[in-house]
Amino acid sequence: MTTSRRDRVRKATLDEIHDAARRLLTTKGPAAVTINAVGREVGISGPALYHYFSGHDELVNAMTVAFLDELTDELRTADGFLNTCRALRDWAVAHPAEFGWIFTRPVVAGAARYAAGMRFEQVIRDQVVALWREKPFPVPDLADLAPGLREQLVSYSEVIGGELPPAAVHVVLTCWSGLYGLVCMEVLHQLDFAYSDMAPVFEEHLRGLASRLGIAYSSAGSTPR
Amino acid sequence: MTTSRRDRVRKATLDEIHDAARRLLTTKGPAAVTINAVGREVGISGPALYHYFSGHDELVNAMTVAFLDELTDELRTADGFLNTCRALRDWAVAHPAEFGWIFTRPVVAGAARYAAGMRFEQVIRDQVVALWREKPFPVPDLADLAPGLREQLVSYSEVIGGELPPAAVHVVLTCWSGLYGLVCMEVLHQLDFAYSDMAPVFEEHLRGLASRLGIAYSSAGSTPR
DNA sequence: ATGTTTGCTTAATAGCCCTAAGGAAACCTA
DNA sequence: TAGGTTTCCTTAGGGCTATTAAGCAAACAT
Repeated sequence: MTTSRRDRVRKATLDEIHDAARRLLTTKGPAAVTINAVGREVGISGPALYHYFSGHDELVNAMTVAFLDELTDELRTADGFLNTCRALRDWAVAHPAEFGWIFTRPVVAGAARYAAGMRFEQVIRDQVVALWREKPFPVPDLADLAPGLREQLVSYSEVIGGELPPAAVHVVLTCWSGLYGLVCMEVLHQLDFAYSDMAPVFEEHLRGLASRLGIAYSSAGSTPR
Repeated sequence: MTTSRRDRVRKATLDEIHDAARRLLTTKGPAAVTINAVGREVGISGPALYHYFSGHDELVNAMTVAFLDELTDELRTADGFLNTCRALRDWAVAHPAEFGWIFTRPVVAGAARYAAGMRFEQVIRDQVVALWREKPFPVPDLADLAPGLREQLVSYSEVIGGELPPAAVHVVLTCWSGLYGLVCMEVLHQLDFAYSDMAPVFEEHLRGLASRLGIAYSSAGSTPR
């Protein structure tokens, strides 16, 4: 477990590669993140990168995981459910290229991206679990749900260790998909035909979320419990 | 307005190009849609495509508009709001590559994609307008909305000719962003960690939508008015 | 019948991903 | 400390890509 000099140098180069790749992404767009361009940026030849990644795909995957983990850490610093949601949007607005990079690409099962996605989702879920423990919010009656949906919810409720009953799991996932849609649309400018400023749109969305989860809506800055 | 022989040949080649590009997209993924590959598929040289498109970007844009218009036409054949939503998902599930191609890319103002997006949105909006005319659904009190949001809603309500009051416009856009999020997540497999079959999830979403819009939920196949 | 426009070709530049072959430096070990 | 091994990096090269340029032939217009 000793870190030799070589290990440290390697780590430093790896960091430089990540930095250069991210810089290329944010300044010149996703298409500019090429093996050769990253190498040039770092000051080594293109093929040298193959000592760090098996190819372009693996670099892309590593970047995706790094971005998603950064976002996940960011969310963890937020206090309360609404501020967690705000932290999500704030990060997306501050890092639109990275957000798009993460969330507008197909997720393939088995890849590292998949595990990072679960770590991310857990942060959102933990917030809802806390709300649920304190004061359960209204959930649909499990008997009213279609059997096909019910089974999946029961199954996933077990997968996450029974922290939430199946119907509450459904609420979490519904909340997440709503947030996902709204923030993706903002980042991709899909709603520009109607909205020029998405900030109040997002806050109104949060108001709806608060009402659905039975918590008080409080604007940003204050510290809701 | 006479179509000369040359015009007809040109149109035929253009169609072949579109078909070939789409075939490459669906069978080999977005990265396979290259000028050269499309040319090969059609049976002409790569540079010959420059007589039809100014470059790769314009081909991409043309494809996006064609896909979006096809989806829009598909939605127009649906009967009633819920079936319109179902038609959206059905098309997305049947054509995941095309749906992703359309909706996971940034929209740039001024491009043809922008106008196609407005035609698309109008189909959804028309459905909601019909519902509103028959029986207005509950909307938030305009005075309760943040001024920044209110102004944008008022403005867009005017842009679309006052068919819907500002608060109802907000409901339309909220519905659209919810649908967008859910269908994108399905196409991109973003919810695979929890759901293996999204069909009942989508139906449950429709149930919520129906309740919010004050219409009766009826499962697929039947003909809600 | 003649001139122009159009559609296509090949050639060429410059970039991409990736593999192969080989040199130099750092590391480990005897 | 010397020798062998591992690691990092290089250049060269094949086969892609987008795009521009130059030129030929056929269709069109007059």
